[in-house]
Amino acid sequence: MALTGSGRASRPTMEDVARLAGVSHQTVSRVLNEHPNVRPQTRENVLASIRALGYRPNAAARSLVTKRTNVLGVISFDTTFYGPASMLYGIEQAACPDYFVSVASPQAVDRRSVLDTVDRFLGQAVEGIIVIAPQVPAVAVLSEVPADVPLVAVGCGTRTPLASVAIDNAAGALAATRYLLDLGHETVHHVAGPASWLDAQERLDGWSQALRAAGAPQLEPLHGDWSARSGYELGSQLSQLPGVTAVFCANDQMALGLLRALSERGIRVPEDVSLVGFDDIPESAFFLPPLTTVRQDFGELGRRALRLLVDRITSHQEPRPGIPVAPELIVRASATRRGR
Amino acid sequence: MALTGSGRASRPTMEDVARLAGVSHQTVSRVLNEHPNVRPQTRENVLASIRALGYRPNAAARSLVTKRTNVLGVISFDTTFYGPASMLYGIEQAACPDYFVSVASPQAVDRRSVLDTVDRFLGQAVEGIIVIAPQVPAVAVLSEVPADVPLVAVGCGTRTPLASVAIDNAAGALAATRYLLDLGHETVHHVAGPASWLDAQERLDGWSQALRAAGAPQLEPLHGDWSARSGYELGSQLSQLPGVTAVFCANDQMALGLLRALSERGIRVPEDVSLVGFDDIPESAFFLPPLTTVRQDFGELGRRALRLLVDRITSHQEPRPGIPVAPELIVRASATRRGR
DNA sequence: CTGAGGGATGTGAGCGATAACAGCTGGGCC
DNA sequence: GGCCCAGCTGTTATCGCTCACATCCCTCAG
Repeated sequence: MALTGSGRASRPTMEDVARLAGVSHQTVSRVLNEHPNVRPQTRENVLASIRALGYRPNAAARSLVTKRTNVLGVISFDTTFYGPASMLYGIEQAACPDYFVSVASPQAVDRRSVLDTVDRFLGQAVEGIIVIAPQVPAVAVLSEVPADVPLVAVGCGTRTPLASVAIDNAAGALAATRYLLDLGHETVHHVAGPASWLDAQERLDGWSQALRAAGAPQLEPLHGDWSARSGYELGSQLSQLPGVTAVFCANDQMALGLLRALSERGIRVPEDVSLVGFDDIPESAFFLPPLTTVRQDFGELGRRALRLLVDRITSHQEPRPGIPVAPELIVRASATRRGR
Repeated sequence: MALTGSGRASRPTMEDVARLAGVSHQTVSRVLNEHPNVRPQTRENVLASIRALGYRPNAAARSLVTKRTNVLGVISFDTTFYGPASMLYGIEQAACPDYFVSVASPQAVDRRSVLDTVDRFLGQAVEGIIVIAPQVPAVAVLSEVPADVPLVAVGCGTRTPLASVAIDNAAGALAATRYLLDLGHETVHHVAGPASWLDAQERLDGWSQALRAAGAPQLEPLHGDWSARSGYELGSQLSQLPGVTAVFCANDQMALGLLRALSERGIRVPEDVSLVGFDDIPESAFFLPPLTTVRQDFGELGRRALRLLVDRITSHQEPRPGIPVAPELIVRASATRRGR
């Protein structure tokens, strides 16, 4: 492979290649675009000249005339979390080599920041945008984006009018809660995520639905902010309450915090309290005890989002209703039969 | 704010704006580029026409003539890990709004994949590239990239000839190890990262250096793969060894695995074994017990890398030797005085 | 009153590709 | 032998912008 410079110093142009190969620039263009009607010998000559000069087509010139950039934009709000990071990774994997992926993380989730970011992307002429937007306000704003901008939301719940890809949060939460109820627990407490997050809302709904279906006592959920710290704080509160035997946490990090809060007070998991998390981050199999949790495949979510977006771009399709990805309950040691 | 479509259907051009404003296209260009010599009244007219038509400059046409794209490329290998994800986030934060950030994750770290990715980026005419490349082979390959491509490596150790930004792994490891020795431990075992990773090598060196300096018995390190699982497996091995009282883990995930392995065998941390990790991931304060670890500020690393790259792009500077970022020892409960 | 000078604006060329069309070849068929 | 058509190649226009230069007009000094 011959890499050549970024070319501050006059990169060779198609014309240069043509001259060296003794053909016209158009023939070079044909070779590059794999046009059928080029004599094999000519094609070879051209390819040789391209290699000799280290020629690389100018993307700007090409997209000026084709009106295509092969760039997609991804808007995310905090890619340091495992979920968004994994989705981004999945998107990127699926995009390569057809598309480039440009990322942007607005500082805030307010209307202005989101629209500015979309605007920035449109200025760069991205062909489509994926928004990793689990927060309610972020999703709401997206309806203001003109309909002719191919747009897909991912991980934003299943109740949005947008083209979207999501996991079935409610089903996962329901399964987790029912699992605990089936183990003989009278009811299940819930440490929820922030109320402004769709995932949090849907998981809360699933939990509440499971309690209702089983005729179990309804409880007030506690709201954390997804962090282990908030799980720790809420765990301290929970541990004061009488009769807590089972807790469903809306994510694994909060479950970790809870684990520590309970442990500090001498409450054993799972002997005294059973605990189930959500996400199945890679670490949760190594918590003390290993965490029973609901696995969601973030990477797959990202890949699906990308496919959906590409479909919309290439076929100008209307958004098909996204089929929610079913999450899977991973049983480990952190939950057991009541009163074991 | 008026968002207008991506414009499959003929977007307005500079000429259209000019006609509406009753000026020439060049005057519109002047307004857009904030050229000083435009009459305020004219500028207002032009801006009004721009808004009225929802005009947005065509990035391809502009960069065709300016030879600038405002796009930077970031190559990373697995952005699902906390470290790379945080660096990417830092880079993106610092890049906005001057540059767009395009990401690519080669499937493998071999020579071919890396150079292909660089090539793809150059094809897109990125103005510079940041490589999040902690592995030895990835860094080695980068020397093959032509020198006129602005390139910065981040988190790739401090001993590379490339323009780079890195934390002082050795100093961090040394501090961690010395801390354990100062607590009265005779020697310190080490669970290292994969030998092919520069960070792993440097942390190992720091550890070994600390042992030497203290006249403590030298030991063979155990090599994991950064995952909690490998920490667990190596922890099982370690727990069979006699006389282990202190362990320094090359990252927090492996420390978590170790924690579980020891706990399963009834070995208490810190009473029986003291443990120190590396990275300070957000969860480590909530491990059981909370993990003493070496904090590195990944976000800051990313921001510095970006600044370095932009310096190189704008001033054509030769790479200055990157000043390593000093890591900080965060003392928590997982390590105590020997024989407490 | 005149001409130099500078601010405001317009004109034309060209960036490097693709697309549409035109032209040149050679083989098959009548 | 002539004609047609298909395969290959070249010519020209065009995408939407910036840059260099030309032009206009107004002010102010001599």
